[in-house]
Formats: sequence, C-alpha cells, structure tokens
Amino acid sequence: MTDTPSTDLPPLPEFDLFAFTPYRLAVAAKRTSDELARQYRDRFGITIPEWRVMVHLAHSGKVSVRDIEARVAMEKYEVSRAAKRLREAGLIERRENPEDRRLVILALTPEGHALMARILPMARAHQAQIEERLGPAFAQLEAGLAKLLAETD
Amino acid sequence: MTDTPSTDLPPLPEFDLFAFTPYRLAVAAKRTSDELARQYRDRFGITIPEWRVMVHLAHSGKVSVRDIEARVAMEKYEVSRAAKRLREAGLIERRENPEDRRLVILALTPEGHALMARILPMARAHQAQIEERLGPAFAQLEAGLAKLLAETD
DNA sequence: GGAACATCATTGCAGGTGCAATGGCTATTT
DNA sequence: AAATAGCCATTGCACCTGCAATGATGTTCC
Repeated sequence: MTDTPSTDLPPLPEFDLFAFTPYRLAVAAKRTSDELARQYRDRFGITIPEWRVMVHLAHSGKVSVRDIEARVAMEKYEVSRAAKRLREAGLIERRENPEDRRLVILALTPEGHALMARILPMARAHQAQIEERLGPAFAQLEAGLAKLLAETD
Repeated sequence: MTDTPSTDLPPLPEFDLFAFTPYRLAVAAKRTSDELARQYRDRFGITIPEWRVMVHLAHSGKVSVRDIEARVAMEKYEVSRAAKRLREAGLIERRENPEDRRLVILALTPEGHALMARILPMARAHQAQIEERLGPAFAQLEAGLAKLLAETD
C-alpha cells in the first residue's frame, strides 16, 4: 500500500459531482443543445451563436451589435464574429447607422428571412418535444430556471 | 419602408428565444459555472475540465481515462488533455496498467491531494449558496434536471 | 497461432473562444 | 474648439475544442 500516495494523507471531504448544480446544468445544457447544434450545422450550416443572432434579428428587425449583446447573453465579440460569418453567407446585411456612425445596423436579407422561415418551426417542434418528454417535470424545471436566471441576472 | 428587405416578405412565425429551453439551460449553465471557473483559474490555476478530472480522482482513486470519460460527461480527448496539463502541473501522476497496457492509471499526487483539500470545501460552500439563493425553487430545479438528465441519458 | 477486428489513449489540424488591445466615432469638459 | 474621456465594433493572439486519424495493445474467430 506504500505505492499509493494518497493512502497516508488525511481523507478528502466527500463531494458528489453529480449533485453539484453547476455540473448538472452544464451537462443538461450540453445534451439539449448538441443535437440542435448538429441539425443547424448539417442542414443549415450555422452555429449556435449565429442562430442566436438570427433569432434576434428575426423578431427585432434592425439592431446593433450592442443590442444583441445585451439581449442574447453573448459577448460583443461573439456577436461581431457571428455577424461576420452570417454576412459572408449572405444571410444578413450590415450598414452604418447614420445617426451614430459608431453603431452598425444588422438585418436579415431575404435569404436569411427564408432560412428562418424554415428553422423556426423546427425549433418550435423541438421545444414541444422537450416539454412532452419531461411531462410535469417541465414546469418544475421552468420554475427553477426562472428563479436561477432572475437571481444571477 | 422599401429599404427594409423583410417588409414585403411573409411574417416569420413568433419565436421567443427566452422561452426556449436549450437557450435557458445554456445561459443558466454559463452563469453558474463562470464565477466558479474564474475562481478555480485565479486561485488554483485549473480549468473546469481539469477540475472534473480531479474530483473524479479524489473519490475514485486510481482510474483510467476511459473510466473518467464514462462517468464525468467528458469526451476522452478532453480527459486526456486535462490529464496532460494536470500532470505537467504536478497534480496527478500517470502510470501504465500492467494488467492491460492500453490502459493508464491516473491518481492524485500529494500536491493534488492538498489542492483538493482546499477546493472541495469551497465547492461545497458554493453549492450551499446556490441552494440558499434559490430557496424552494432549488427542489424544483433539481426535479426538472433529474428528469431531463434521465431522459437524455 | 495468426489475421482481422476492437479498444484505449493520444495528437494534428482546423476552427472556435476569451481576453486585451485597437481604431473610429461621439460626448464632455474647460 | 481643443483636449480628454468614453463608447462601439472589430481583431491579434494565445489557448481551447471537436473531429478524425494514428499507434499501440488486446480480443475474437477461423
């Protein structure tokens, strides 16, 4: 037993990673978005950050990077790079804001609009499937998440 | 109004990103682990993947990369690279398994053991703080996560 | 017992990410 | 109106990640 360095040391406190809320949330988040990410990538060629930007543009019209950053839980450099890729893919367009030339105006192109018309129903279906699979636990999850998100805001 | 390309297109279906469970989980996971990640990094110089490996070694003794991969929701290359960094930092040691020389035996060094003795109480306190801040909503979150994790396993 | 197949861990590569500048613009102060 | 400070978006750099390929070992099947 002398070859195991821990043997003679005081025992460590018990700690169950599987009961650790940050871990549980990380695993849950990864599981739920991975399948989605794969679909978005394979079928539409976009990533999750790009998807978030697109969704925001879909219902907010023309906005700046700052608006998206504030609303969509992304750092502004993420928004900036997602927007760059989306622009190169022809899904959004970018103009200067004439009233404040530091700002940028992002908006869906017709191609981007068409893409969202295809993706959004899929996303709704995905959400419905989650709710169905969780059953009554869905409402509990929602209540818990609502409190957590409010507390950490 | 003719300068906005979306105006003449059929309206997109309503979609609220903030009610989208994968999004909510992603934000919740990021919020809860970011502060933790910063602490681990600034005070102990380790990352979240490294922390997970350390926790597993702390209560499982000597294990292989495969064991950790299976138990800790990490891909094996993540485990492998985390282990490499931890080895370079002197926190874990690595030996060959003589019974199956494809396998590797990872274990905490005394330094790693000492580090865990300092981190684990912090992690427990963090967990307690989450539970306190959420109050009754914590049990709901747990119930929801339990169902979700079981369903997607 | 040897060939084919499976498993374990690692790594090369391409691309994504976080941080800390940077450059351009606007607001504020004197 | 010039100087200073602040805000917006982007980018250079280093690091991290995901995927697929690799090499080394073990197992299975003829």
